[in-house]
Amino acid sequence: MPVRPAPSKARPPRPRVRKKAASAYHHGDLRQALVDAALAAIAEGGLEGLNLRDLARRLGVSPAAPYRHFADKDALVRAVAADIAHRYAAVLAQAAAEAPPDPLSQFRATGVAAVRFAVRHPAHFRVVYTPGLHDHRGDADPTRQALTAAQAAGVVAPIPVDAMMLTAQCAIYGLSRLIVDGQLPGGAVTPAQADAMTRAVTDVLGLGFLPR
Amino acid sequence: MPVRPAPSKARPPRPRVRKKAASAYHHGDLRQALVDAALAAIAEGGLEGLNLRDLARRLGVSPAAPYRHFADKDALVRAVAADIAHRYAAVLAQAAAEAPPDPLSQFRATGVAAVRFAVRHPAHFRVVYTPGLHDHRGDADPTRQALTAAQAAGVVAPIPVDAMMLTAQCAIYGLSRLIVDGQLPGGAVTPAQADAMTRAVTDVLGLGFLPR
DNA sequence: CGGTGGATGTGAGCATCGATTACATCTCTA
DNA sequence: TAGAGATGTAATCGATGCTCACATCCACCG
Repeated sequence: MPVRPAPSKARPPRPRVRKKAASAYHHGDLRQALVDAALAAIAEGGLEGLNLRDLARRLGVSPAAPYRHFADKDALVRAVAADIAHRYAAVLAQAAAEAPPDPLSQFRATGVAAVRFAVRHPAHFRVVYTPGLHDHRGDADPTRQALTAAQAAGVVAPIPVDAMMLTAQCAIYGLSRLIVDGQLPGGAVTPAQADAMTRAVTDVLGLGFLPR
Repeated sequence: MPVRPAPSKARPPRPRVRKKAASAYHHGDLRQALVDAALAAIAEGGLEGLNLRDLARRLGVSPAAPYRHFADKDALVRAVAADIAHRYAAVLAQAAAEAPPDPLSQFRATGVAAVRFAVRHPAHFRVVYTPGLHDHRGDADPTRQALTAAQAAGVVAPIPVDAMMLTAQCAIYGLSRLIVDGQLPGGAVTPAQADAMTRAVTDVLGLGFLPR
């Protein structure tokens, strides 16, 4: 019964009081509004809890309206996933840019940034790594190049770069996921705890990376 | 229409030709059959693709029948998750039992076993680590004790045990998830490739763990 | 040996959700 | 200013989770 008051409403001139959008169409910009609403809904209830009817309801629009902008639910999800992936990549890039250029600093900075993102936006983090929504092959190429150079200079142990990259990636991703999925002792993880754990992990990795 | 031939069947003496179960009730053991069928269905279509009606259909039973054995779908999922977690734990335990008792061998053996399980049963692996279905806090206590002992004997670097445990756990879990979620270059991962990657990761970790 | 009760399964049905279709309405532009 | 295309609506379908009243079957007890 919370669907709609009455199926036969005399239909007044349509109380569309949407915000901005000077040249507003019917809604303003339903497509972007849907993406934003989906972003919020995912943050609250996860990707599984997302449903188009609720989104439409929140935006004061009929359940069929979203289909004017997205072929189906999956298309919306993909758009939202792309949006999230973009933000995630930006966060990592900025962290790398602000850190010293040596490989170990880069590793640690991007690792800390990744884990922080996971702690702050768990549901969004999960979306970024949901199979089929995004490809992460070759994400860390800059770090790889820096690492190869450092190895040539003897600053880093002569282990295969592939192995080092893989290990670092696995450790950081594993830590993020363990936090996001609540599989670590102590239940919920505070940002400070997350930082400490990231530091511990990167320290141990660093020991393996240093020349002996 | 593949549900049932006709809604008004004269109902012959009920063609229940179920397998074993000498003192068979109506079905035999619908509860266990549901768990088994769910196991198979999850392996095929993942946890999201699981639905009770299909399970009932496969077992030749009405859609309401499962509710005689499980309060709701979630209860079934929890039972299946417990079953999977049990198998997973058994695999890890056996791998540890068959490996040499030193901490590094134990790490590698359980790591290899975990990654192999992930490669072989990706959907089941995902279920094991689905939030809310199972708790993994304190899973690796035996390894922790071995590690502490080894450290006292000077076989392992004097890094905080917590940090080493965490790093190893993160790396192995991260590798498993990256494989399961198809986020590694080259798409699908063969068991041989998985073993090689696990070896690479544990090697790098081992370097960090060895005393200098 | 027969009846009774609890466990098990059925059939019908409700609500929600994704998706499609025919139709209405609005905005822009020629 | 009138048509065309973009945008939104109403109605509806099929799948799914879940509930309820009823049927059926087995075990046990007098």
